Amino acid sequence: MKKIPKNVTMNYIADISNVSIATVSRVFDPATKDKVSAKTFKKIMKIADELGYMPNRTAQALSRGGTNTVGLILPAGSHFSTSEFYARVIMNISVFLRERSYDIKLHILRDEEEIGNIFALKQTLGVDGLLMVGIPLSRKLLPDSFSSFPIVMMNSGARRGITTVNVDNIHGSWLAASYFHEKGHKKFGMLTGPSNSPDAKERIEGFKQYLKQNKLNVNKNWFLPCRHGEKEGYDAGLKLLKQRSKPTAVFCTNDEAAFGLMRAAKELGMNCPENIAIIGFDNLSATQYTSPPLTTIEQPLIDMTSAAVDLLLKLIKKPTSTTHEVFPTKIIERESA
Amino acid sequence: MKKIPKNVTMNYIADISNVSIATVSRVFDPATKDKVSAKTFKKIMKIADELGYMPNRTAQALSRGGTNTVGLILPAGSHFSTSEFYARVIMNISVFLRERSYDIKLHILRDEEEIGNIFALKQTLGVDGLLMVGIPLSRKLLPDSFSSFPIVMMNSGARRGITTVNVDNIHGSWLAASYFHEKGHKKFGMLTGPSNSPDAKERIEGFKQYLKQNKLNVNKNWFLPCRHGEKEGYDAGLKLLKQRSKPTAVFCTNDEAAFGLMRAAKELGMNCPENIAIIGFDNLSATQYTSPPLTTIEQPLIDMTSAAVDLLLKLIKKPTSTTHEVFPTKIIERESA
DNA sequence: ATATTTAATGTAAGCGTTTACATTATATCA
DNA sequence: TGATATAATGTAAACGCTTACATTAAATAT
Repeated sequence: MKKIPKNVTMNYIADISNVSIATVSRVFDPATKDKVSAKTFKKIMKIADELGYMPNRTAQALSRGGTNTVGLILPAGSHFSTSEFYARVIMNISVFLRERSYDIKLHILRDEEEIGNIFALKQTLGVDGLLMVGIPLSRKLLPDSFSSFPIVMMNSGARRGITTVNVDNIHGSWLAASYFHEKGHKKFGMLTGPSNSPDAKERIEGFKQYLKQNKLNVNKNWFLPCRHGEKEGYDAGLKLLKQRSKPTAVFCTNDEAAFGLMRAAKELGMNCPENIAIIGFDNLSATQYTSPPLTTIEQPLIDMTSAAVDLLLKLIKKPTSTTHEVFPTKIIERESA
Repeated sequence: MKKIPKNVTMNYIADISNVSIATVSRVFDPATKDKVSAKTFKKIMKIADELGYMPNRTAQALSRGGTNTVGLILPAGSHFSTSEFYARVIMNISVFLRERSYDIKLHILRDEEEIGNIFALKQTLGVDGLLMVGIPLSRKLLPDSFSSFPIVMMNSGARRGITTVNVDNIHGSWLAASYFHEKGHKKFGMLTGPSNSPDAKERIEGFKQYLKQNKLNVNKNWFLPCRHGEKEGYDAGLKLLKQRSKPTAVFCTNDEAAFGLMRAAKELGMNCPENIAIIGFDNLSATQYTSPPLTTIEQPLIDMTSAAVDLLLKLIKKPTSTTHEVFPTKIIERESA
């Protein structure tokens, strides 16, 4: 009688079952399980069950040359911890990846963190590909050639040589601006978001673009940066609205900043939307519950995450040329503007 | 001249450097790098750098018999997607684990999902241990023996044989109840949370315990379940407050439900805290920004996650006996009660 | 019954590391 | 200087799988 090894291995199962290790291997691979006779299959399965055997994923990965795992890279920052946006991203990615039997290795990229380059990141993480969301990718992170590097970046702006998935930020802010405009506003302001956010940059651009094309005034004093949190929106809002001359319509690069702005306005005795019209971005669930409920620009997160996952897995399977997908925004009309 | 293999491997580096693979291996292991002469070290490093070589993590894992990765298991449900609570958990775990050079494999456990047992989960995930947060663990998920199974459960109630980390829910609700009591309230209600949440269960228990011990009335009609979201809190709140006879003080098993309750109260023309006092649980950042700001029970999340990580890694290193850590709560007094 | 397919199983060489142990070069000492 | 301790490097066997290829058993055809 063989003694049970500390780790039950495929080899051991093979021994006990009186078959070769190859046969056992076949039993556990969905793609080859029908290559073994029903009788043998059952015999092996029974024994494996009894011993609680399951194939070792690391060994499989080494042998197959792939981990079936992708790295999900998210930005840290106070923003992350409070944001429903990233929670939704995680959720979506999780279900799409699971459907394709891939796992997620989560890596929160600290602001101060200096990764050598994204290739190194992929290596140290030991994953088949990288899905980066909302990461402002600096020049030094780019390896010389991406040709066959499985990586897709979401909400990080478009960049040559990398497959990207983005919202149409320009159009989104255009929607906001024209909405304000149609309501008769003349004085436009913005909470412009954090300076390193690719999304925020485009949103500013789109908003200003509309104003300029319609010969509307762009007052620098009414464009204030602020990080993407309630507190930050509040602080910036206070600063913005305490000026003698102030805007009557302000667009925020995300909903949380807009929440803060609303609070600031309320505190200064201003009514929304009578004295100040506000539009946010993201359509977080809380937008329904503020008073007044927040008008906002929605990005089709589900479609976007689904596309991102698809593209990444395609890239992992075979290096194709890079693509840039841009998804449309929609204005969700509520009562703040 | 050797031709470059498609994957640069340690062997190839060794070849080029005219040293054995063992020496290269030593160079890349912090624990053994000083066993190689400075000269050789530099030579190898130079070549490795030029070729962009990094050790293959999968091979290391197989050889070392450990992946340096832990599985972080989180519950899905509409709750997750909006909750700052889990975002904070993820953040904290991420930093603590990184400090110890461990990676995170994230697995969102869908409600309907039937995992065979947690051992299988660990196997299929290919991790060294499991950190489960807020998972109501049903009987069938438990393997026969945990003795040497590296798993810690956080916010999932205490259970024999498993290392757990929890808040002192009983004491937390006690704090809430006595706070109400001292303010002179006589009519107590509760939004009791989702029925399968271990935390929620204890919070109900603690609250009722206080009432009973102080001979205060427990009116079943004022204890309503609701899932942990704003919407759910609002719905339950409406139902609760539309009754002819209603409570003047209600405790919610989490902040988001409390937010919903506040909105419901406002909508019914009730003033908080004059007509209705409300206390939440978790101390989410948004509690500062509601009007009035929400009084709530705080759990020391940082300490808890830190402890959870410590315990898990200890368990991974060597199977010790299981522990149960319980962390104190604190009442954050604001203006809603 | 024999030849020929086809199905089922087995053999053994990887996959890219780590590491105990063996060997060789270098430093230390009498 | 030769013996001996020490530092540096090398050899080769794991780690637990997959898979191309070889072999054997069973099924079908003649």
